[in-house]
Amino acid sequence: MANRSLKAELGLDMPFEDVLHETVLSIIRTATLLSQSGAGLFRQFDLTPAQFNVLLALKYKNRDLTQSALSKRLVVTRASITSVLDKLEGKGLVCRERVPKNRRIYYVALTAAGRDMVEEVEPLYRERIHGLLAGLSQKECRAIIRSLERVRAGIGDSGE
Amino acid sequence: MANRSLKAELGLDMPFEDVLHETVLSIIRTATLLSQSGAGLFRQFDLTPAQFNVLLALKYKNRDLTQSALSKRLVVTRASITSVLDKLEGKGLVCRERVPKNRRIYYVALTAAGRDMVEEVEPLYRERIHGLLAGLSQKECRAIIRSLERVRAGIGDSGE
DNA sequence: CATTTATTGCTTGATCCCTAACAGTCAGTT
DNA sequence: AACTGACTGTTAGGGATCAAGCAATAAATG
Repeated sequence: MANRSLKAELGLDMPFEDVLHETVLSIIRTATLLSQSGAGLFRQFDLTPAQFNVLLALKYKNRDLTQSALSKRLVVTRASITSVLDKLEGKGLVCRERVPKNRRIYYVALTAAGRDMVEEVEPLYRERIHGLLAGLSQKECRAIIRSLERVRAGIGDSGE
Repeated sequence: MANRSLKAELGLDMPFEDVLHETVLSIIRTATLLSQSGAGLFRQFDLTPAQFNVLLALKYKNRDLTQSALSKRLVVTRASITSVLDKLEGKGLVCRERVPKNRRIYYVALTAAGRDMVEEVEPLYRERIHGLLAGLSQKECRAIIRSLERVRAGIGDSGE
């Protein structure tokens, strides 16, 4: 199963004369597989990846977070955050706190139950991550991170 | 805008002592941005990324493709393919051909309009890809591809 | 102070994706 | 021939995402 090329994985008939295109497909496909793997774990706790990401962001915040700030951090729109928070609030894992000074905003925070949930799931999540990336050295990881940083920089410059 | 670390991009308060976790986030975030950038292009032609991916796969097929084969190639479930094909068929871009030998399956193919659409959009798509990845050398791309291959291999071994 | 501009969170409608379950069909077995 | 098992495409239900647009509020401007 290891050491398969993307071409073989996809059963592609198209020749990959276009290395840039192959790079894009490779990134997207890897991300999809990583997300799906995570989803399997979260489902055992009745969580979706988006919901877990919110919980994790709230655990590690050190300033008050509005929904807008949360959406920037998680790189989704405010509309998306609204619906995810509705779900989490319904489960009693997070709460929206009114802010007297500014009546437009809420501060979002974990409830006690939300904290417990994160404490339970996060270690398993990290364990899984480590399992998935077991084949990569720290050095290789840093190289990937650096390269992808440059990809994102290119998107910001031209695509946005 | 360039040369920003992921930490800075996300405004993260959490220290990244966990390089593996940072790698995963980096991959997923880059894929998201790439997809979004593509979506903007496709929308001009009333296409979604999923729809374009189907059209592209059909253009470069060299065997008959069933819906199931298509779903494997695009790494989504058969249910997803059904709905995307319904949309594309509604627009007259693809067609489902009954196969007498096996009444369970359809062969999916581009219509003339579908071929025209691909011919129009694909060059723009490739142009955009090249713009986005302009900062990366071929060598660097190959390094990314190779590293991500190993990530996916790890997923296949343990996570699946 | 009044007007304009910006921000915030929410709603709506669309698309995508998934899981689960289903009926139809095929293939191998008994 | 009948049964069992596997495969195919579909449907139903739920969640995430986006774009667009809204009302309330805040900030900036005149």
